[in-house]
Amino acid sequence: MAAKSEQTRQLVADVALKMFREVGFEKTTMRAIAQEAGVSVGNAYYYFASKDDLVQELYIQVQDEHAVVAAHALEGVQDLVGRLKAVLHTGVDVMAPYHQFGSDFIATAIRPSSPVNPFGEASTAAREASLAIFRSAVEGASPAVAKKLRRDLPELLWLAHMGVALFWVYDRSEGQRRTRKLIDGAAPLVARGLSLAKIPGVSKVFDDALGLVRSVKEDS
Amino acid sequence: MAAKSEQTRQLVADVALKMFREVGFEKTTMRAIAQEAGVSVGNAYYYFASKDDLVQELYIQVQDEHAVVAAHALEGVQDLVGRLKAVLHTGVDVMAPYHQFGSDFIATAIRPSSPVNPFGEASTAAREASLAIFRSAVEGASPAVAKKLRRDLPELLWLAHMGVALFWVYDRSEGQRRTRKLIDGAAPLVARGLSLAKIPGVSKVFDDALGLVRSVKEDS
DNA sequence: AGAATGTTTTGAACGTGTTCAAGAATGAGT
DNA sequence: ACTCATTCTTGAACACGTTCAAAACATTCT
Repeated sequence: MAAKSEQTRQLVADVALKMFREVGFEKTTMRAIAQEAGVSVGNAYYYFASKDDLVQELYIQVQDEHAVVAAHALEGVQDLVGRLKAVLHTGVDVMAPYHQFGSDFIATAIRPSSPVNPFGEASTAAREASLAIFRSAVEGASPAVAKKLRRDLPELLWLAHMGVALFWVYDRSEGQRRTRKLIDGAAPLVARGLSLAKIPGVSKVFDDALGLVRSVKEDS
Repeated sequence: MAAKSEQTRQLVADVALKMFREVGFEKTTMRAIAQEAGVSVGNAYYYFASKDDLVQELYIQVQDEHAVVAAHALEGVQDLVGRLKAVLHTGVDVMAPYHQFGSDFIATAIRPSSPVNPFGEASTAAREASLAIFRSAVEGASPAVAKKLRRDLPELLWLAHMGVALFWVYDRSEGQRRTRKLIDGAAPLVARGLSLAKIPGVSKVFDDALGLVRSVKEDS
């Protein structure tokens, strides 16, 4: 039975995440985690190849929670602005308990070799889940988003979401008020910006921008 | 005479930067730097409070070089597109020797507590120098950039430059071909996008976007 | 010159993430 | 019940960034 093994793994992960939240990233040493969990250091490493792997565990959990909370917040909201706000605000909500830890997380995540890197292979599942949220936000909107934008928009919004997360990390205002303000201000702007795509002169610029994004992305 | 002291400092810095370039960030240990420079570990720490401080040294040096090279590349180039390309391409040029080291640099720089953080206090001088390049690129352009954009544009372009740097770090194509492609594609798009500000419907969106940027920035 | 003060240099020591050989515990097959 | 292979678990050991008391050196003052 794999239950015992899984139990130890869970225990280590739970203790680690709890300590990340409560005492921060640096003070949460592998030795402290092991001691608190009542296992040896080596045992923790048997389940998690590195401290970064424990951060990855956190990332997945936060992402999962975001998917659930965002889906709920999207219910009954029709307009793109509202839907965008819902997704971004819930994103900040689920990250909130880890704010003090945010910069360490980003520093870990940004390294291409890290398992937590959102563009990396190890995060494929989490990234897809996150992308799905934005896809749902875009596709469920009425009035509908212009067809030609519908394909790339979710990915671009996801990227913007990364930007918001980055802003949030640096946001030292209480309760991250400024991040909320940014979201509330930017969401309607994005929607209005998109609606400009109907203007002939603007349309071409949009097309070229999308073309550039695609060509840069595809070029291995 | 402070010359002897300054000499040791320079020696340590030179050895460190050389090793960063040649063997990478992680393999360049403080012990290795000290040994290669023929000083003790503690002595290196007498001049640089941390390994990050040595990265800061590198950052400043790269920034300075960028200022020089960019100024040269801007000579005789009138149009905004050309000027933008010049600044961004030279930026990539000066970073090139450190590409393999780039992700570690960014991981260090992104941490708010790091001296290298481009938004931080310790980097004020380097940031101002970098901003000045973009200001010069914008102000020297003819046809001139719309007045209302002129104030915030340099800072926004500087931010875009950070984005390009981030892209560059992840760019694994040979010679960072994709980053070059991105610059060549994005520069004209930015210029065309800016020219859209004359269209009445678009103008309002621009105004609101600038207003948002300002309000979020000022709200301490 | 000698004392006092300030600057520079040293290397051992600390706590960290991580590794690994060795040992326990478990389970399957006979 | 007794192997034997697999899965878990342990804790000492390693290299790293960093600290610090002490020593060496330099400079200034009397």
